[in-house]
Amino acid sequence: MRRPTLEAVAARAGVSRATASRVVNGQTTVAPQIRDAVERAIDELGYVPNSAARSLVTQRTDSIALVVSESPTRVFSEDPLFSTVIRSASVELEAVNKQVVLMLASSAKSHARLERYIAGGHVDGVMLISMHGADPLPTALSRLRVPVVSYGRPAVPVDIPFVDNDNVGGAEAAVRHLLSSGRRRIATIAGPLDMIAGQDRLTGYRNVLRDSDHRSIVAVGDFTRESGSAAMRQLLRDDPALDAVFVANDLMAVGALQALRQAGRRVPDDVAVVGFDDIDAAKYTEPPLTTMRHPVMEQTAALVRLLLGLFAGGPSDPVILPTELIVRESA
Amino acid sequence: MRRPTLEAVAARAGVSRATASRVVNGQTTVAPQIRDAVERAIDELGYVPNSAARSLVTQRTDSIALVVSESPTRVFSEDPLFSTVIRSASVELEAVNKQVVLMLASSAKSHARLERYIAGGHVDGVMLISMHGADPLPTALSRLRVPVVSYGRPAVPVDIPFVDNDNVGGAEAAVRHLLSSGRRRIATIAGPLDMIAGQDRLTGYRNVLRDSDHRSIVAVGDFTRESGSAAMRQLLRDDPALDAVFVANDLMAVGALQALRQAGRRVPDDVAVVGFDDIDAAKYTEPPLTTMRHPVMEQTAALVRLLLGLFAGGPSDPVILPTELIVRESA
DNA sequence: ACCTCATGAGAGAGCGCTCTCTCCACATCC
DNA sequence: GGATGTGGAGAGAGCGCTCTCTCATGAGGT
Repeated sequence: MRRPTLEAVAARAGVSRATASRVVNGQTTVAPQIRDAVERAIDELGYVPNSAARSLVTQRTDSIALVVSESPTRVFSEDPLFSTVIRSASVELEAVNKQVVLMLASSAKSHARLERYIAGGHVDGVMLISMHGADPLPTALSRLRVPVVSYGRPAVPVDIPFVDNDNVGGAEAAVRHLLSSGRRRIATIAGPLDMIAGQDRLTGYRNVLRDSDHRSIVAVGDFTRESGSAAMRQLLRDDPALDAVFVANDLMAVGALQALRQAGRRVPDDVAVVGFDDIDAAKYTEPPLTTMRHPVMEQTAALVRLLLGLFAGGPSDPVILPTELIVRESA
Repeated sequence: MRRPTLEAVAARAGVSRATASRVVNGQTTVAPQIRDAVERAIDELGYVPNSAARSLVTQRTDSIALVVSESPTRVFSEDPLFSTVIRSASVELEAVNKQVVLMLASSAKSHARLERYIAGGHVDGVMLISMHGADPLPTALSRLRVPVVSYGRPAVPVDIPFVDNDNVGGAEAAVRHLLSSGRRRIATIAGPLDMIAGQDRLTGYRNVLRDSDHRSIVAVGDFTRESGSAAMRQLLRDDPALDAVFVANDLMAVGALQALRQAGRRVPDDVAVVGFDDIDAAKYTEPPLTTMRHPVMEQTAALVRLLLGLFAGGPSDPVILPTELIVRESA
């Protein structure tokens, strides 16, 4: 009742195991009629190679760990980008015949488990989706002898190739858009400052305001809707006369819109709002949200290419992709 | 430069490979001082068992495939439930030391690949998250000799244990809520009828209206925001006097709210809206959405238990979990 | 004193595969 | 014609582990 082995295939085709193996692995040094015989045997028996046996000898596993690192206090996966990244990474990796092993790293316990697992050579490479800066994972993983790439620039200086979008430039474009539409008191709801995206988008905001001699008005959120609402209320208290707000991600922008509504401010008449990410929901807010789009699918595709490049021993320069202003009704 | 093997550990500890293996696998028939010696050797060498070698002999892989089956035309993973399910399934499985192998099944090509992979014994079991009824996957997988469980009742009658929520009962509760608040012309935006959740929620809606002698007014969407908007516009054309709508999921409800707004209807004054799922965004719509909550985390936990039960050769009765009405402002 | 029996440790087979090495048959060259 | 080369196939070693079987030791019983 066991699954057929290569031995069985070879016996049925009347060849040696080695020859059967050659056929399975697509080597060319097999005479056509022998190849046919083996392939027939494979079909008839329904043979599927045993990957454990194979990777025992090849020292490859053909699987890639997709490590999603959340800070203990913040569940990153509520973010809709989470599914997009996971999904498109899966698609890309499956296209090159790699398995995707999904690993969540939230607690210290899971970190230990993860490191053991990866050190154990269970995967050929690691794609790290780590978002908070205090994360010890990039450092830990870079010490292991496993190719690692990161979605998003690692917060700590560590020699891991990464793909990121131009957060600074995107934020600058967003704020310039607000300025050029005549807004003068432009606040921001920043992301968490222990995250690179949080830092960089705040930097972009500050750059533009500094250059144009405007005052910056900052509240800090943590990329959740909830915190967006709270930060917006805070801003309205701090500066009731503000006429625009750049929100560091769309999720918080949704919360901010709600807070503005509750405070009786009209968007965009009283206050203009620009978000960041262009999540699906941005089209459905009231009013629809103007936001900075970055190409998540292209980013993950680039990330996969980066990892495959690492396997091939190629170069590993970071990839920074541009963002695009999507103008809807909120600003 | 190779990773240390059990052989190396045994040599260093001055015991045989078999004894070292006993220690690694926590067998009790090892004298304490020998156990200590082996453990010390393991630490010093940084030994991690090679899983390929292990599963080659044990015929287990300790990994579980999480198969997400999307219909080619519809990207299920846009649904926020997607991430919640994936995430909590990961957490649950990691807690019992199983790896999660994520597999997307969208195209026919990926189906073939998937079947090969699973037939190849790469995983000990399969958790199927399949949402559309025409899916050949449940049938195909149930033929393989691999334990399979399903999130959501499979559309085709097939002997796979599953976990689902009480879609019919939930829909009934939603519609009764609308009735009891005095609504009389209650429409519904149904989910796609090739999905069980779509069918069942429509059934629940019809049950209540039939029993209370009200006319049913139905438009069909496909569980996306976009389709919710379109369906709502359709309903307003069909019956401009409707005063309530039960929407089969929150994503469509968000779209419906937008369409109502654009049509100048006030919610809930003119039209009451009840959704289904209680996604995160439901709290942030304008107005906040009344909806049916079902416990996604508990469902996935139950699903994992179901699969583990299958491994243990235990019973495999479907699990149906109740839903709960969350009253906000939209109805 | 002998036999029995638990206990703990080692020997060794084998899981299914890849891959190097070897070998054979036949064509090619001087 | 014998040496050389070449394409195609087989033999067999091992990848790192588990697990059964065997064996040595010593405690306990008669």
